Amino acid sequence: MVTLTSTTLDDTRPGADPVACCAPLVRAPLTAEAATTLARTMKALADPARLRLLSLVAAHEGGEACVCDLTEPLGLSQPTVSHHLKVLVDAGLLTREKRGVWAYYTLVTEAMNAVAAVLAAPSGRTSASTC
Amino acid sequence: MVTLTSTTLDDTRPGADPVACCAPLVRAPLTAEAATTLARTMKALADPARLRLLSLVAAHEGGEACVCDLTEPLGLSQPTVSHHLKVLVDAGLLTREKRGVWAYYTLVTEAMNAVAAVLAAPSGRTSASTC
DNA sequence: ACCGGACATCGACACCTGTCAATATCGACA
DNA sequence: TGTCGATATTGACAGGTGTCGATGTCCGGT
Repeated sequence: MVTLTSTTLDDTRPGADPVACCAPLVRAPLTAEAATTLARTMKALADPARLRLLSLVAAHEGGEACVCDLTEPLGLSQPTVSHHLKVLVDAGLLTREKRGVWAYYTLVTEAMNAVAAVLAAPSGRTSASTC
Repeated sequence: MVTLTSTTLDDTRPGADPVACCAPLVRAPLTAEAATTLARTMKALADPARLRLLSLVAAHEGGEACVCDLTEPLGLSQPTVSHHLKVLVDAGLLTREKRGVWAYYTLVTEAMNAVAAVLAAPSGRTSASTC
């Protein structure tokens, strides 16, 4: 539906195709549809608990973590953590793999990089050191 | 208050210091304070109208635009556009300069790059082409 | 087959947010 | 000084969102 060309992410899962590839918003004005799509992904990132979840999962041993690993460091109830994880999975920023009784979540690095690529200025011109 | 080290952005304006510099969230778990700060910036980006405003301003002639340039292409009322612009300015993503009767908004490229830097993975490991 | 534990879903609640019409503010110009 | 026009602010409303307790689901072990 959206005219965006997705990355090589598997967009078989509904809610995937988080952002456009190679279309930094500083280049040309976003269409209403593109803006809505991007905003959907940004909304998933616009919450302290979810940002911490992403970093907790990424920094966890093996790059994956189950709900029980995340509930305590966040200080939130288990249903709330499950809710946030579902939002992140629906946004294509995490993947969920059920092994036995546990559900292991992994960061989708390409999705994070794709979001970053849309926000960043295409070439140099950073004036301040972007590190 | 926050332990984040800001970029060379002018953080004299309240609401500046949008994100940490050189602290990608995939490295180490975010503290609650850092996550709250980052989320505040992400919330400003998590709206279709505001994303379009950023791209409209960036793509506009001279890299700046006044409210009257933005109201019509967005299809929103003037107060609503002013509201969104204020949110973006408070987040440090736009700057406002009043010249005569008009208010000109400009994109803060460093802030956008800083946000992108926090989200992106530090080194390679993109697997998919991030362009 | 039963039980226990890990996780997801549901229902409800308070709070936040995007939008607009109406109004206020403020600078330019006659 | 008074008017006009560009922008900001206010007030109000509908809809969305984060949170939790309670409950459901499903797997592994006894």
